[in-house]
Amino acid sequence: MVSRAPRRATLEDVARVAGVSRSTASRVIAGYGAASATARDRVVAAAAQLGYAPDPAARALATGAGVRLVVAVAGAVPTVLHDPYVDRVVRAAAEVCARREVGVSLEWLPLHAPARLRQLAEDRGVRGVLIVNTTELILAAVPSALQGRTVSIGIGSRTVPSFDVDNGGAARTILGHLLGSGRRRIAMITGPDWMPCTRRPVTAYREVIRAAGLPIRLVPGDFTATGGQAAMLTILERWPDTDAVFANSDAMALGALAALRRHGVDVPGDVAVAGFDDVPFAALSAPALTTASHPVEQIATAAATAVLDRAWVPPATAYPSELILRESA
Amino acid sequence: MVSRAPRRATLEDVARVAGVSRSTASRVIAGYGAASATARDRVVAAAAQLGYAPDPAARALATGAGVRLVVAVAGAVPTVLHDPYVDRVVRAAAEVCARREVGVSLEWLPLHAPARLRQLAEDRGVRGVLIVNTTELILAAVPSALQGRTVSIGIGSRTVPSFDVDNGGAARTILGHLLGSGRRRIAMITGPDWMPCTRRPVTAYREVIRAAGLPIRLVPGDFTATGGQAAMLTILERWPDTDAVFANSDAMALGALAALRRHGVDVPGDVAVAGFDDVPFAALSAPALTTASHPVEQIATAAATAVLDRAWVPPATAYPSELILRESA
DNA sequence: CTGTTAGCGCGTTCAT
DNA sequence: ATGAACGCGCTAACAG
Repeated sequence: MVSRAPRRATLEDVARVAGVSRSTASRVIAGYGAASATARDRVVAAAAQLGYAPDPAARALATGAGVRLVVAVAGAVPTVLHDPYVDRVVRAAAEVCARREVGVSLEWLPLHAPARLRQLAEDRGVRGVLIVNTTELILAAVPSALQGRTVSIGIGSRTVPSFDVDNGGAARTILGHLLGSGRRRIAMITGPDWMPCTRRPVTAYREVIRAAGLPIRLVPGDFTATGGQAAMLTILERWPDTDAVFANSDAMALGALAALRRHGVDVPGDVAVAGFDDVPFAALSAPALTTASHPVEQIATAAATAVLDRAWVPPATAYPSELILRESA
Repeated sequence: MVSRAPRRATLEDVARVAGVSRSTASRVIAGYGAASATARDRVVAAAAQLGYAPDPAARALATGAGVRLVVAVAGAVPTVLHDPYVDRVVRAAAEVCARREVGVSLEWLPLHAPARLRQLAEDRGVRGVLIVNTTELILAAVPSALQGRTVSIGIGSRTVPSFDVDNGGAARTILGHLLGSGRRRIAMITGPDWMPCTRRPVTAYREVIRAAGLPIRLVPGDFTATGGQAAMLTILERWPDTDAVFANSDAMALGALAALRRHGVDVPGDVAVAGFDDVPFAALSAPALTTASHPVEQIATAAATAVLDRAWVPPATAYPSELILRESA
C-alpha cells in the first residue's frame, strides 16, 4: 500500500470550497481585481483551511514573469564571484527571494560580453537582474526588455537604478579623521582602474588632499589582502615618510597592516591605517582596524526587493557610511 | 511605435523549423524517448539556429519538478542566517543553480518547528532542500515527499545523505600537532551543545587527550569571535597553566587570540592557538593562525548538484581537511 | 462584481 | 518512429 503524498491544494480546490469561480479566487489571492467582501472572506477562509499557496511555476508561466533573480557580477575573470562581498549580496538576495517563493542564481558577467545580457533578456525564467560591480559599458548594453527589472549595486545609468553606499562621503570622513589627527603624508590604496566604484573615493581623496596642500600618493590594489600587502610595500619604498594609509577595502587594509608589522613599522605610532567595509575581522586585527561601515546586506535587500516588486525607485540611492573608530588610526 | 521584445523561441517554433511535431522535438531536446537520426539532427539544428532554450517554468509546471532549491539553516534564532559560513554555502549553491536555470532561496529552520518542512514538501515550487547545521530531530521530521531530494550539510540520516568535512579527523590532526610540539595542557573551545557538528571534534578531543593522560578542558563557544574571546577569558581564569587552545572555528580562535593579546600572553610562546576553517583572514592575524582547511564551497557544490541531479549519492561523504601550519601553533 | 474561455510552454500517454 | 491530444496550475481578457 502506497500512502500517496497528500496532493497540495490548488486554486481550483479553493474556489470549490469557497463556492466561487477560479477567477474570483485568483483575484482575491492575488489581491488584484475587485471582489465582494463576502467572496473575499470565503476565499481567504478556504485558502487558510486548505493551506493553499500558489504554485510559482504556474504563475510564472501564465504571467511570463520569470522565476528567478539573477545576480550578475561583472569582472574580467570568473573568479570575481569568489569574494565575500558577493557572498553577502547573494545571501541577502536569497533571503528576500524566499518570501516571494523565487530563487536567485549567480553568474559571472564578462566585462566585454554584453551578449550574455541579451540571453538573459530572452530567458523566460529570469524575473530580474541584479548587476554587481558594473561599468558604463555594461549598463549601456542592458537590453530594453530587461529595463524596469534590472538594478545595479554600484553605479547606475538612466535606465538602471543604482543602489550603493556613499563611498565618496565615506572617503571624505576617513580622510578628515586622518587629517584631524595630524597626519600629513597620506597614501591611498585604490581598486583596479576599470572599477567605477573606486572613482568616487579616489576623486574625494584627490580633492581633500589637494585642498590641504598635501602630496597625492595613489597606489592601485585589487581588493584582496595580498594586493594590499604588495601595495603597502610599494608605498613604503616609494614614499618612506608616509604617515597614514587609507585602503579602499578592509581586506587591503589588513594586508597593509600585515606588511607594516613585518617591517617593524608601528601602527598607529608611525603610520595610521584605515580601511573601508567594516568586515567582521576588522575588529580583531592587531591593532583593531579603523574603518567605515558598508551596509551591504541592507543595500542588497533593497535592490532585490525593488526588482522583485517592480516598484518605482529613484535613479540612485546612496546609503550612508559610518566612521568606525578603533585603534589603527 | 513599440519595438516588441523579440519573443523567445518556443519548442513549437523549433518543431516547425525542423519539420517535425512538438512531441518529437520534445523527445530530442530532453534526450528521452526514441527518435530517428534524421529527426534528431534536424531538431538539434533548428534549436541551435533559433537559440532555443526550454522555459524552466513551463517545464517545472509540466513535470511538477519545482523551480528553486531551498537552503534551510537550522538554528534556535533567525540570526543563524547571518554567518559567513552560510554566505559561502548559498553562494556556491547559487552558482550551481545558474547552470540549471533554477534559483536558490534561503530560510531559517527553527529547531523545534518541523512544520516548516511539511510546508516545503507541499510547495510545488521547491525542487529540493539543502539542510545546514541540522539535528537528528529535524532529520527525523523530513517528510517522505521530500526524501530523495533533500541532503544535509552536516550530519545525515538513513533518508538524508550527508555532505560534510571530516571534522573529527581534522581535530585529531590538529591535536596531534599540538602534542607533537610539546603542548600538554590543551583546552578546547567548542560549539554550542545542541550542534551535532561539534560532537565529533569534541569526541576526538576527549579520546586524544585521555589517551595521552592529560586533563580535559572544555569550554563552549558559539562560533563567533566574541564568544571566542569570552571562552578564552574563562580558560585563562579557570586553568591559568593552559599552554594550548584548539578552537572549533577560526572566528573563535581569532577572538581567543585577541583576548590573549589583550592580556599580554605571548602566542605561540606561552600559549599555542589553533583554529578550524581556514577563513581568508586567518592568514592575516598576528600571529598568523594555524588551522585546518574546510572546503565549504566544494561541499556545498556537491550537495547542491546531488539534489538538482537527483543522482544517487552515498549516505555520507566526508571531505578531507588539511592542516594549515602558520605561526600561532 | 462575477463566471466563462483561452492560453502560457512543455511533458506525456496513447494511437498510429 | 512519430503525431494528436490532454493536462500541469494559474492569469487575463471578455462577456455577462
